[in-house]
Amino acid sequence: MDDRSGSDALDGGGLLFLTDEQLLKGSEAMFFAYRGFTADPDRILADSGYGRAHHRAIHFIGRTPGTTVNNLLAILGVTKQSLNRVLRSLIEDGLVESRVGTKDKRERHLFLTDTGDALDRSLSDAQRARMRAAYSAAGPEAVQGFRKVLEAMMDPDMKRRFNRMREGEKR
Amino acid sequence: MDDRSGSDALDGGGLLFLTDEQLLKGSEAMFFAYRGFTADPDRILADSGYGRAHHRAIHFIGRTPGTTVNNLLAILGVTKQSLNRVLRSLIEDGLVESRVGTKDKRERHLFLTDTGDALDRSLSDAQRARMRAAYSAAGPEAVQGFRKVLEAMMDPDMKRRFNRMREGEKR
DNA sequence: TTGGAAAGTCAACATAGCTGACATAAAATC
DNA sequence: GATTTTATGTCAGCTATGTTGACTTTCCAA
Repeated sequence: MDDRSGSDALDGGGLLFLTDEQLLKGSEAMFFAYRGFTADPDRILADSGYGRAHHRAIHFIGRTPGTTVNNLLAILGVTKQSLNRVLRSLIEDGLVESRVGTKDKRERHLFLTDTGDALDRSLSDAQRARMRAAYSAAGPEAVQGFRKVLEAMMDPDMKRRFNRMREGEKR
Repeated sequence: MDDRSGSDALDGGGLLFLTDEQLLKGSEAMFFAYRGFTADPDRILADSGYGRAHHRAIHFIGRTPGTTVNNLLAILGVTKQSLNRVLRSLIEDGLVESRVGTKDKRERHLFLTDTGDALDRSLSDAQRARMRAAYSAAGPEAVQGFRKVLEAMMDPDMKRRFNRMREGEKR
């Protein structure tokens, strides 16, 4: 296989020579890659009768247990009404537990139940496997570049939020 | 700003030491970046009363004028009923033209009208600007890595299709 | 103490996926 | 020439996930 794919977007010295065509190809790569990225979780979710919105909720509740609905809204970037429908079904099905805040009783703190944690694990296992395979195929330097471009592509607010979330990452 | 973001996923020599946590952070980066990636086109589309489905159709018709419905179906990975609804509205609104095939009269060949081309330009300008900004911020080596990981993340079928589409890219 | 803001819920609607069934026309095959 | 396959389009109906608007409960501060 061609190991230099994408390298024609660069000159040897490191200066960027990107044609409009090449930039659009980057967009297409993003589109097709995102499809691959969601394919495995989508299959698992379909079996459980859930969709991507449920996946996102489960994922972020799993990573930050006790988070409030409002917090989740800011991360997911949807309306509270839309999120509420998703949360309601997850709570009804016993995957998520909602506890009224002790300090502020308006707030609901969200936790995964054991069942919810099991689905979370199954989904994140699949996603990790895909990421790991892609990283291995692309090589270590590629991973650094990948992360840099992704972060630069985020809206500034999201980038800030993302980097705040990343704090705990360093071993 | 921290220029080494993401570098903690690597040791100096280039071997991968990726924890489960770090792989999941890669997934989150993908999620947030995709949101940024679609944000500008989404705003433009909202003004015209269209959605992402219309964007995708316009994009690929613009890049491969004369493509058939079947071709588009394979690229977009949706059902013909779903695509048909989108195409019908684009044709009714005069953005896309559908011509009966000369050789095979069952086929419809799709083209952008001048109006369609104008919207396509406006959308791709926005998307290119975002890609260019991200590439500039991340640097040239990062762009190579970005493309490599994205390609490795695609499903094999899509990767093949994508690379076939890329042929014309090399000036 | 009261009035506004914040958190969450319920109702109703729109978009864009999906499946299934069916129609038409053209091409390919027997 | 008759039959089958292919390409496309359409109708009906379902689901997931967005939206806005109106409402309740709770908190806090003037």
